[in-house]
Parts: sequence; C-alpha cells; structure tokens
Amino acid sequence: MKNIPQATVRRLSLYCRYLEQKEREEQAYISSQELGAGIGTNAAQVRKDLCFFDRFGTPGRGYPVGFLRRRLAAILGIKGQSWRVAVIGVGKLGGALVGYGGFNRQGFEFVALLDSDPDKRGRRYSGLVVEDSAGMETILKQREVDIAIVTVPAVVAQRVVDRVVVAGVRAVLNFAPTTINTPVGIQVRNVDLAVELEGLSFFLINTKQADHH
Amino acid sequence: MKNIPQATVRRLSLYCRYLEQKEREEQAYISSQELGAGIGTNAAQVRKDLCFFDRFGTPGRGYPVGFLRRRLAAILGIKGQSWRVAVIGVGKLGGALVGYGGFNRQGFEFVALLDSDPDKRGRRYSGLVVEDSAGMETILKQREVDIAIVTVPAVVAQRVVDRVVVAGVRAVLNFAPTTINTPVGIQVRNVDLAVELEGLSFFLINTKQADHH
DNA sequence: CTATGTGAAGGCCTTCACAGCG
DNA sequence: CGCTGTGAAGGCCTTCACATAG
Repeated sequence: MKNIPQATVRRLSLYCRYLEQKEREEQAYISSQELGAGIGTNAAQVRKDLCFFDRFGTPGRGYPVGFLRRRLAAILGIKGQSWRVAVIGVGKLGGALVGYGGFNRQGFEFVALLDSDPDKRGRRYSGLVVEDSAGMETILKQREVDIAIVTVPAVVAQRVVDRVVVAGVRAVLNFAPTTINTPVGIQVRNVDLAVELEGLSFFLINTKQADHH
Repeated sequence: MKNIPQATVRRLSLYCRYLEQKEREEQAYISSQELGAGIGTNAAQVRKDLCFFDRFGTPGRGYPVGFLRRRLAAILGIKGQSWRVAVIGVGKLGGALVGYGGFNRQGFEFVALLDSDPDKRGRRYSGLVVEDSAGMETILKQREVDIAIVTVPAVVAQRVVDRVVVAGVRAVLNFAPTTINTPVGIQVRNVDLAVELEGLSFFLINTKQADHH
C-alpha cells in the first residue's frame, strides 16, 4: 500500500463517525462535498483521501453511505477485530477514561487496569479490577495487550513505557505531559492537555478581540 | 508578527516544559541539539522555530535556559497572565480534568463548572461548585471566561459551543467526539480519543509484528 | 572552533482543474 | 449533466547548508 499521510488517517476516523450518523438517518448516498463539510474539510480533500485506497464512489451519485462506512472501518482495523487495551495509572484521569463514552466504539476492549498505588488496587471500573503494576510485563503478555493507555505522572512515564515495550506492546496512547522516547516500530500518540491549552493561549494573545461598539 | 505555523506553537509548549526541567536541574545553557532531542525533534527545527521570534542564543554556547524559558512563556501567553477557564459538562471526564496535574501549570485558572444534570449540581471539585448550565451565558460573561473546556455528549456539543461563543468566549477545548463548527475568529482544539485510538489501530494492522524466533 | 541564525532546497500535504464515468 | 478519480500545481513545514557571531 502507498504511504498514507498521518493527516489522512485522522480524517478517516472522522469520516467513519460522520457516516455512522448518516447511516442512522438512513441516508443512502453522500457526496464528497457533504462529507467534507461534515468534518470541516473540503470535497477535494475527501476524494483525495479516499482514492488512496480504492474507488468507493459512483460518479454522478456520490458514495454509498453504509458501504463506505464499512470499508473505512475495515481500513482503520476496527471491523472484525477487537484490540485489547490496558490502562496504566488509574488516577482521576485513567479512571475516567475507562467507561468513557468516547471509547465505547466497537473495536476496543479494556482487559487490564494497573496501578502501583496499593490504595487503588482492588477498585473496580466497568467490571475490571485494578491490579498491581509490579506484574506489568506478565499481565500485558498473558492478556495479549495490543494498546497501552498511559496515565501516570510525568516523572515515571518513560520508565512505564519502557516496560510496556518490553512486554511486546507496540502502540501507546500517552497522557503524561512529557515526551516519550521509544525504539522504532513502536507507535506513540500523545494527548497533551497543557500543549492544547497553551496553543489556545497563544491564539488569544495574538488575535484582536472583536470590538464591542 | 510573521505567521507562526501551528506545529511550531505546539513545539514551543514542549520546549518550555523541557526547559523548566533543565532549570530545576540548574543547567545554565542548552544547545539546539539537546533541546531538540529532549522533545523528539532535531536541532535545525529548534533553531528555525525560535528564530521566528528573536535571537535568543549565543553562538558557541547555546541558549540560556532560564532566559529562554521565560521568553517562551511570555510568547505563549502564560506569564503575567492568567486565563480564566470554564468546564462545561462535569461527567467522569470533566470531573477528572478539574484538578488534573496536567493543567496545574501556571497561567490557567478554573472559574466555573457547569452541568445541565440536576444530580451533578452542588458537587465540589477543587473547591468549585457545579452550577446549572441554564445560566451559561450570564456566568461566562460575568466571570470573564477566556477558555471553555467542553466535555458534554456529542449530540449536544454543537449547541453548547454555539452558546459559549454567544457568551463571548473565543477559545474552546473540545473533548466531545464530534466536529464543531464555529464562526471565524473562534479557535477550537479537539481532543478526540476515538481518533487517536483508531490511528493506533491503523498502525497496528499496517505494520508487521517483529517475529519472535 | 563551536553553535546560532537563516535563506534555499526539499518533501509532504492540500487545493486545483479537468477528464471520464454513470 | 453531476460528481468522482487523479495528475499537476501550489503552499506550508522541515531539513539542509553555510555565513556569522562569540
């Protein structure tokens, strides 16, 4: 397969979600124009993104909603496949993520919650018990974890990710506010709240507030 | 000022945080090489980013750590300025974000928690009481809120953001898994957990697992 | 002699424009 | 005739390379 831009992959998720909505509304076809507007981009971008993979559309009609949605789900790997997810660090944020609606999309399944704090152990979230992170490597391997969500304090994040990688996990979603280094072949995505807020701050001081006359 | 790439702004936050660490370690100077490695980029990128703004460095020595950190904080607008933040939708995720360590950096102050659910009203998080979102416009205006963090269900997110914008807020951090439309002049940042997870999923199915012999 | 500052080159992603299909 | 599929053009961001400063 050709090399797919990271930006395109992000939009595929957005297309897929928007198509789910249109499918519920029982819309049969959708144009690149409408699909683009629905996720905040333009028609040309949609067509370019999709033509990386296949010819999904019918000239003159648009894309069949259900068909395109299923094909995109397959491309993203969230169809007929369930990824096994572990949460490491079950503090306020980690606890909130388990069972949060944003994750309740098919294709992902929580199989382990780990924490080093004895006080947190034994707590239940969505039917899962928090276990001792001392046994991290064994648990991650035994449960065949595919993706680790890391919500530990910044100072221990690198060490935790190192252990996760040793356990054979190749995909990490990092919420710790620090930069993580990993060997090649490991994919790390960072969700960095400070970076987002500071980006907004930069925007606020560099734009003139509209005057109120 | 020249037009600063979004990507550069993101890195400025990372530089700033890395410099805080080096400042605590009482390091006096840092090279573009070391600063780049510290946040996962290269020396040329660091120099290019910084030279958008000023000449911060000393050829032959590098950048003075404390000086550069303060200047970057000023550029990002998190020095001598405190942005007033409201959280709208205080469910699991919203509640976790209030008081989460990632936000405990100077420059941001929570001044309102709003929810439409009567059961949530009156609950306290970090000393703030959850109030009725019926009075959103009034509360946001009276408290001079600069940034709204939106953690409501996807179906109501657009309507909530519309009201936030009417109330004069120009910066939104959206956690709802849906695309938000706003007038020009409003900055929306999306933190989309489904998109991140599906990006990892795409990576996993498109890379060969290293063989174990 | 080391490390910055910066124009130029390169590469990647987006937008354009239109041929071609239904 | 409308809308897709796609090469080409354009624009933005990253990387290079070296003049310059200490």
